[in-house]
Amino acid sequence: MPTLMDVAKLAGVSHGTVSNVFIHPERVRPELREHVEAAARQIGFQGPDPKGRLLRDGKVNAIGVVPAGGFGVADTLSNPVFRQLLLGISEVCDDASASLVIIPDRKGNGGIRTALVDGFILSRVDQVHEIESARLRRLPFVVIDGDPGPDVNSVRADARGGAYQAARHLIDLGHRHFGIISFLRDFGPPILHMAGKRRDPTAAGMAIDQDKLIGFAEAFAEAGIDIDAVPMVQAHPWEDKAAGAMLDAAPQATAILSMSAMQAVSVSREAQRRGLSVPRDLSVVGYNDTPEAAAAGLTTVDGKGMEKGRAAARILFEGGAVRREFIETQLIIRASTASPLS
Amino acid sequence: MPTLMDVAKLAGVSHGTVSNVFIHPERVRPELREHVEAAARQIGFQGPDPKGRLLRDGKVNAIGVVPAGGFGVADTLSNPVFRQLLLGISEVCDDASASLVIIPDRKGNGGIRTALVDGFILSRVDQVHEIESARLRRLPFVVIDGDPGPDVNSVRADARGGAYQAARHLIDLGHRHFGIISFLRDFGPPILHMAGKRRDPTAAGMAIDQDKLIGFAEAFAEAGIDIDAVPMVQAHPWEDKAAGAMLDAAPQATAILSMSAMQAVSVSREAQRRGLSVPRDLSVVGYNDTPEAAAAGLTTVDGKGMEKGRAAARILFEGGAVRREFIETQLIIRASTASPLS
DNA sequence: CTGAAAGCGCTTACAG
DNA sequence: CTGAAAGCGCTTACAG
Repeated sequence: MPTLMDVAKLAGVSHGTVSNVFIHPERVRPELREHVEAAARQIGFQGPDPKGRLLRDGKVNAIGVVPAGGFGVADTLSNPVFRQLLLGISEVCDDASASLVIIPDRKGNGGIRTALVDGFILSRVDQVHEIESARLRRLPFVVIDGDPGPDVNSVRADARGGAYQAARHLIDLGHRHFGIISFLRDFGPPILHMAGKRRDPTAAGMAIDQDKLIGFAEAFAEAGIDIDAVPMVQAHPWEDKAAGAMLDAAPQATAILSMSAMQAVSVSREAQRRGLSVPRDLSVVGYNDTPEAAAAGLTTVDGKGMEKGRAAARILFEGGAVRREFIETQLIIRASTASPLS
Repeated sequence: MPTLMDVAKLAGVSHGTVSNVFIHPERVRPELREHVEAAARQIGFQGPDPKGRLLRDGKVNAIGVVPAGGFGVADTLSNPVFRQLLLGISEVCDDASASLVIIPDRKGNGGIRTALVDGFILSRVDQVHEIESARLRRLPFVVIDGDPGPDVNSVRADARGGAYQAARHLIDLGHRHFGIISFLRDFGPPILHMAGKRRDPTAAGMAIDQDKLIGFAEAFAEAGIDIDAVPMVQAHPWEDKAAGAMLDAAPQATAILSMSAMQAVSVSREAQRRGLSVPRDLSVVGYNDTPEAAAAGLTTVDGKGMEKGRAAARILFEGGAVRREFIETQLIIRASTASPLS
C-alpha cells in the first residue's frame, strides 16, 4: 500500500505537504496541489490511512456496546429488549455520523481491552467484571440498568415505578389473587418459589428485577396483600416450561405479573391452551414493550429501552461530568387485562 | 494517561521490556517482571493502548457493515431483512471473537473512508458509490445481493429461483389470475404498472428484484401467462397504501405475489379487511422469511438472509482469492396459500 | 534475559 | 506557501 511518504517522494515534496493536500487543500498552491494529486493518482494513493491518523488524533469516531455478561453479538441482536437499546443508541450515532461497534467480551477474550472506540456502553451488567475492564481502558463509559456509584455514568429506568403501576392497575381492576414470573438471568430450569416463604432478593433476578419486585410489593401492600404469599416462578425469558409451571403454582390466580414480555406472552398462550380466556378468565401484564408484546395485545410496562439507549449514547458524545440518569417508565394498557369475573 | 515509556522510566528499564511484560511475560525474568508490574501499578498503567498496537500491527479485529445507500444505523437495525443479514454476520464475528461495526455512510460523510475495520460488507448496493469508496480503502470487501464483477467478492441468493418456486407453487395450486407487488427502493408513492404495457426492468426494483420478476415470468410462461399482462404495483415495503392499490388494480386476482414479506402481510390484512378470506379467496406469497412473516403464517421464500451474512463474513475472515457465492433459496409453504375456489 | 533502535502512517505547530 | 521535525504508543527483530 502506498503511503503519504511514497507520494511525497514521487512528487518531490515533503510528506507534510502531501498531508495538507488531502486535509487542508486550501493551504497548498494550486499547481503544487495538482502536481501532488497527479503523483498520488499515479501510484494509487487514495488518501491518508485512518490508522495513522488515529494514533495522532486519538479519536475513533465510534462507540462500543458490550452485550450483557456471557452474551455474544448474535444473542444481542436477536434479543428484542436489547434491540430497543441498540435502536436508541444507533439514533444518536446517526446524528453524530459515528459508527456503532458491538463488542463481544466473553470469557475475558479482551474485547473491551482492545476495542477501538471512544467510549463504551455496558448493558445489564450484574457483575463487576465488565465495569472493571472498562475502567481499565480509561475511556468514558456508561452503565445501563445498574448504578455502580457516584463516579460512574449510569442510565436507569424506574423499574420499581413501572412494576408498581402494573400491579396497581390489576388491583384497581379488582384482582386479589396473583402469580408472579420473576427473572432468571442464567439459563436453567425454572425455580418455583412457593407462597408463604421468606424470599431472598435474588429470587427476583438481578438489581433491576429486584426493583420490580419492590414495586409489586408496594402496590400489593396498599391492598393488604403480602407479596410473600404470592406464588412466584423464576424463569429465563426463553424458558418455555415457565408458563405452565406458573399456572400450576397459582391455580386460583386471576392475574399474572411477569417481569418480562416474553413470559407474559407465553403465559397468555398457555392459558388459552388450557381453555382459559385472556383477559376474561386471566389477566396478564408484562414488562418491556417489544414488537411481539404489541402484536400480542399485551398490557405491559414500557421500560423505555430506546430512551435508555439514547441517553447513554448522548452521555458519551457530550462528555463532561459524570451523569446518572433516571427515566420514568409507563404502563401501556392493551387487551390482556380486565376485571376478574366476580 | 500513562504510557509504556512512563512505566519504563519509573522502572528503569527500556520500554521494550515493559511491552514484553504485558505481551510475552515469559520472556522476562520474574523479579524484573514484578518490578515492572509494580511500577505500572504505581502510576496506573493498565496495559498497552490498542491505538499504538494498531498502527504497529495493522489488525483491528473488527469488520464493518455498511447499510444500504442512504440508510442510517437505526434504519438498519429496525429492518427485519437487514437484521437477518446482521445476525448471520454476527454469528461469524462471535466465532472469531471479533467486533461488528455498523458504519453509517450517508452523503459522503466518509464513514467508509475512515472506519477502523479489517474489511467491509456492503449490503444491497444498487449504486457504485459505496463500492468505489470501499475500493479506495484497499481493504477486503464483500458485496451482498449484487455482482460487481469477477474481481470483487460477492454473495448472492438465487432470487430468480425463489421467485420461480413461489409462482410455480401458485400455478400448481391452480391459480391463473395474479397480482404482483414489486419493490420500490426509495420512499415515495406506489407506482401502478397496468397490465399489457411493456415494462422497464426498473419497474421491479433493483437487480435482485429484477431477478425475482424474471423468476415469476418463467413460471408464468410455463403456464402460458404473459407477465406483462399481470397488474403490478411497485411500492416501498413500508408503504401502507400499496395493499389496497394492489387489490384495486387486480380485482379478479386469486393470488398475489409480493417481492417483500412486509407487503405480503399487508395485502393479507387488507384482503381480510375487505371481507376476503386468506387463503380461501386470495392466496398470498411473500419474499424473505422474517419473524413477522412466520407469525402471520405467510407462505414465503426464504431468501437466506442469515446464510448470506454468514458467507460474507466468512469470506472476510478467511481471506484468500476472490469468491463469488451463490446461495439457493427455498419456498416455505405456510397457511396463506391454497387452491382457488374453482 | 535485556536494551537500543527502527518503524507502523499520520498531523501539526514551527521556522523559514 | 512549503519543509523539516517531533511525536502519537506500540511491537519486534536484532545485537549483546
